[in-house]
Amino acid sequence: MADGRTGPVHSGENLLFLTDEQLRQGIEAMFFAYRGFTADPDRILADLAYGRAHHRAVHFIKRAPGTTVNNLLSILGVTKQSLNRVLRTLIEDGLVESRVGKLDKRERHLFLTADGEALEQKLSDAQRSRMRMAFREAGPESVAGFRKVLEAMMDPEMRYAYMRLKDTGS
Amino acid sequence: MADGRTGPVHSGENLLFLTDEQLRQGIEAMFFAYRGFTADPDRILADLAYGRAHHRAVHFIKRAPGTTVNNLLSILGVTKQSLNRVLRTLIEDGLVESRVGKLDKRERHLFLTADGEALEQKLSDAQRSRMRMAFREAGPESVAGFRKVLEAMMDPEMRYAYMRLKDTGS
DNA sequence: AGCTTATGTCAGTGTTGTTGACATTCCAAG
DNA sequence: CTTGGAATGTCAACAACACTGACATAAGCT
Repeated sequence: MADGRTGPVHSGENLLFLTDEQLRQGIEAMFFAYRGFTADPDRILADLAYGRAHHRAVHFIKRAPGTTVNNLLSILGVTKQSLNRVLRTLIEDGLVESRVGKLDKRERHLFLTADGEALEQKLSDAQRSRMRMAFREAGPESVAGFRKVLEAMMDPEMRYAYMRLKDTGS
Repeated sequence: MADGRTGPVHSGENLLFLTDEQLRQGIEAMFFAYRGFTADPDRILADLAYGRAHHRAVHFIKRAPGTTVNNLLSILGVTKQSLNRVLRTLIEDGLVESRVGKLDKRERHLFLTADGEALEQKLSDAQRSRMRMAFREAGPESVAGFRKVLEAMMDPEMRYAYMRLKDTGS
């Protein structure tokens, strides 16, 4: 490690892609790419006095309509106080509807209103558009690799949540 | 677009990887993976009363010792006032040294002290370790694709900054 | 009846972004 | 040489959004 390398020591395999230098480039790629990833929605949100937190909430309510607060909490990985602040404004502004559960009346099920759907559409159009360009430029094999690395990078619980959503959608 | 698809319309090419569903999965993969990406450094920083911004500053000072505040600013994409707060605490705590420029005395050149190097090492070890596992699990072809997609996702300016750093390192 | 779960709220704090104002330094035009 | 503008960096105040801790309410469970 003193030489700043982690590379090919124990086998004939080509492990050059695991040098510290390659890893550092991966880290910086993540940093810069994430900025691009959030840039377009951020611009839209700025005009509406909303932030990234609102986007995330709206996105996952769209994905899993009727989800409970607790469920959303575990997906977003924030505290209920933090989520509540966001949900409250979204409900007040008529973008999200909160219905008392039928079976368990303690639960609140969350849905997007027509306005909420409209905002979600606007935001995800912007984000998908960038993702589409990146995917197209990189090609299908690269996209598969992209997904594979990202999935391996997730915490196990997040990976589980991601997989569950993935199955729901397709 | 009404049917929620973007897919194969205009050619014999297989463009299934560009469906809205695939794009959505890519978006969610970015979201969940970025959380894992920052989780390990965040845990270390929490004990030290530092945050992600400190990590970023230390990382890029390590990468380009002697960089000016302005230079760092353009890489990090925040206001100088925001960066300054972070730099001030790092300098007060003896992790970063700020030297007045020789040619241009308006400039400040930034360097890590021994303590600063130690923290950077600790943080980047943690982050590299996760990246290494993800890379190893995914394999070299996937890593290449991962990088290709991320690079295509960056804003042009960020992509330029990233490329410049990339060339510096290798 | 008593314990737990799900949700919401209030208060306080910390990090990190923002804008506005200002000091210092450099450089170039008059 | 002086003066005015541009570049660089610093200080102060404010907003967004995360956190913790404490508490309230309602509902389900044993």
